[in-house]
Amino acid sequence: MVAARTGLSRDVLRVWERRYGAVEPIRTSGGQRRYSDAHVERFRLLAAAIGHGRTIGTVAQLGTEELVRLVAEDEAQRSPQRPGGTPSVAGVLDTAMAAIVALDAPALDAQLRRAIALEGVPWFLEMLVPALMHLVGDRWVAGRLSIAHEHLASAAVIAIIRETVRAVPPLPAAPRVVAATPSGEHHAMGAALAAAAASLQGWSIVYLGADVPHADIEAAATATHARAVMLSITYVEDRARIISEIRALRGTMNDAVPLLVGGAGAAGLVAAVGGHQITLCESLAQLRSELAHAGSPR
Amino acid sequence: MVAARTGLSRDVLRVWERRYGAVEPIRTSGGQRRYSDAHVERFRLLAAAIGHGRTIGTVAQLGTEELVRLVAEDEAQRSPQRPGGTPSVAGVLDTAMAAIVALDAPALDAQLRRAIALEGVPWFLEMLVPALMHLVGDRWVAGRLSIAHEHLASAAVIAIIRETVRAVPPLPAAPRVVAATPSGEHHAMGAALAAAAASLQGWSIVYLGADVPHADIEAAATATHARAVMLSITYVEDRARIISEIRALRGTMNDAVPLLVGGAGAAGLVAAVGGHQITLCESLAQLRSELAHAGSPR
DNA sequence: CCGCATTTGTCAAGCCTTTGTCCATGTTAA
DNA sequence: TTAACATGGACAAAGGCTTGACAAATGCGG
Repeated sequence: MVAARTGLSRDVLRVWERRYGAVEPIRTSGGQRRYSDAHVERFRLLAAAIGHGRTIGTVAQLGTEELVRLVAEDEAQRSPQRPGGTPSVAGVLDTAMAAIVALDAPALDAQLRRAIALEGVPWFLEMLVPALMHLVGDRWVAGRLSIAHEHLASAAVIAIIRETVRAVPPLPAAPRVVAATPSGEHHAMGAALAAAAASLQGWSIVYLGADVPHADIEAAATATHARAVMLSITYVEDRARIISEIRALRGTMNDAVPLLVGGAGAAGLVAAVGGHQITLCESLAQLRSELAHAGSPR
Repeated sequence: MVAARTGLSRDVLRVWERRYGAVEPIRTSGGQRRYSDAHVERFRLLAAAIGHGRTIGTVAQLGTEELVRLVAEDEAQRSPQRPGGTPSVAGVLDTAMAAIVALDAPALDAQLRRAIALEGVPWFLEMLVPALMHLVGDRWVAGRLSIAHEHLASAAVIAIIRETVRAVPPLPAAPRVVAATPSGEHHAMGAALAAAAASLQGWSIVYLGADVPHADIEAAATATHARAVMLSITYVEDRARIISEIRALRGTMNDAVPLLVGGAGAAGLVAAVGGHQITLCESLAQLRSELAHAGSPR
């Protein structure tokens, strides 16, 4: 009795066959239908598709594989809330801050790893890390956290980001991108974030870290045939120096390679530097879009 | 019923077509509209554009590509809710299947790692893995994939899941849970999935793998003071044997420790085994809820 | 701020299509 | 023989189609 196994009535089974050719059951010598497991599976899929708002007329003729995909898609969209509980920035922030305050590096590491596993890297990069570092910065300004706390948090975040990048293998024939912070800028976080975002887009990353002289950045870009260079500027101590570093880098680098500059301190700088092939990226989203441009004309 | 898939009312769909020519659906011989995926996508874009403050009159006639750009721009300006674009099961499925068909293990591994990083582990466990294994199973039944393809896929998925579990450190003072497959059941995937789900809930995992005699499961549970035991039954070859294994395990194990049984083949078995402290878990969501119960009264 | 026109979402009425169910009659399996 | 199945036809409920109207929201000139 296939009806019981699919939740459909016998009549429906037969009328789907007669009217839409949805299945072709094997017949006994006497002419009776014998449904195989594949048939039953197909009926289940059809029933599921209808449950998701499709009509039998539109799905009956589809191949079984197409059906699988269709149903998977519908299911993915039906549950816009992610599986598995609370995707709350606030909750993670609280526990992470507690670990930072206690200077408990292993606990912080555990919390962040858990969060990244639950929510995915993009969420981590674009929602959690900015919120967390912002919070830490605020408390530091207010004198409620020492610079040690800030360094502990940065170190943990950067370590996790770097590790994540290494765990995501680049796509075959991936273009390379150099990520660094120019000489005079010691905050590596922005470069690590940019590297991770690029990595998720399929780029192969050449990560140089913080405080890199322009000549070395240029050398790395040339040696690796990089298709783009990303610079992160967080806090500008010596404005003139950074500007001259960027100018020098742009001047010596291959003109075809775009220079993408981002970070909290980048806004004013890029305008001051001027010149072609220098793009200000005000968000990771924009960085992604610029990378998509730079990477596509292979 | 496209309404449900786009969040727009039927009337709106039709009036946009009538008044602005926003789409041109294909008609059945009977004159009814049949919207393609492209149409649905377009409606989604239009809805998104309106959500960002545009009016239908200004966007209805735009080409789909322009719409994409427009919506992307609008979204970039607004603080992005969930960064990173569309979480599409279908896209990953396609590329992953291509790798499986080609028996290209490194490529499959890369694709899956990328997906898990982008979307998070819960999505991977509950949306992608079921859809992928389902698809593989279908093609195998249809004779278009060999058992080697199926093993390649399982091995890659299990390896990634196991690795992920190890990368998520358990919470301090986390209760332990044993994950295994009873003697006679060689498919480890279900146990790995369950282990990963438990791990994300903060449990400390004792993973024994597949085909474990009941005495050994009991010994592991006792030695580690496990707070719960999870069994996965995928495909039952020797029904009587599995039943006796589960009975024996339940009989020798500490009565206070719940036995959680899940997997495609578990449905009938649990009823047949009977007894207290044996719970059938029909989904990972239910498993999570049972675990939350078992873990809370610490 | 007010009156007026335009835009846009919703609703209604009458007719048509799709789809699940039922029936009458004959056939097969145990 | 009896229960289950097959076939083709019939039918009614659900839902779709079109045209037209209406009202809330928005924009504009005064």
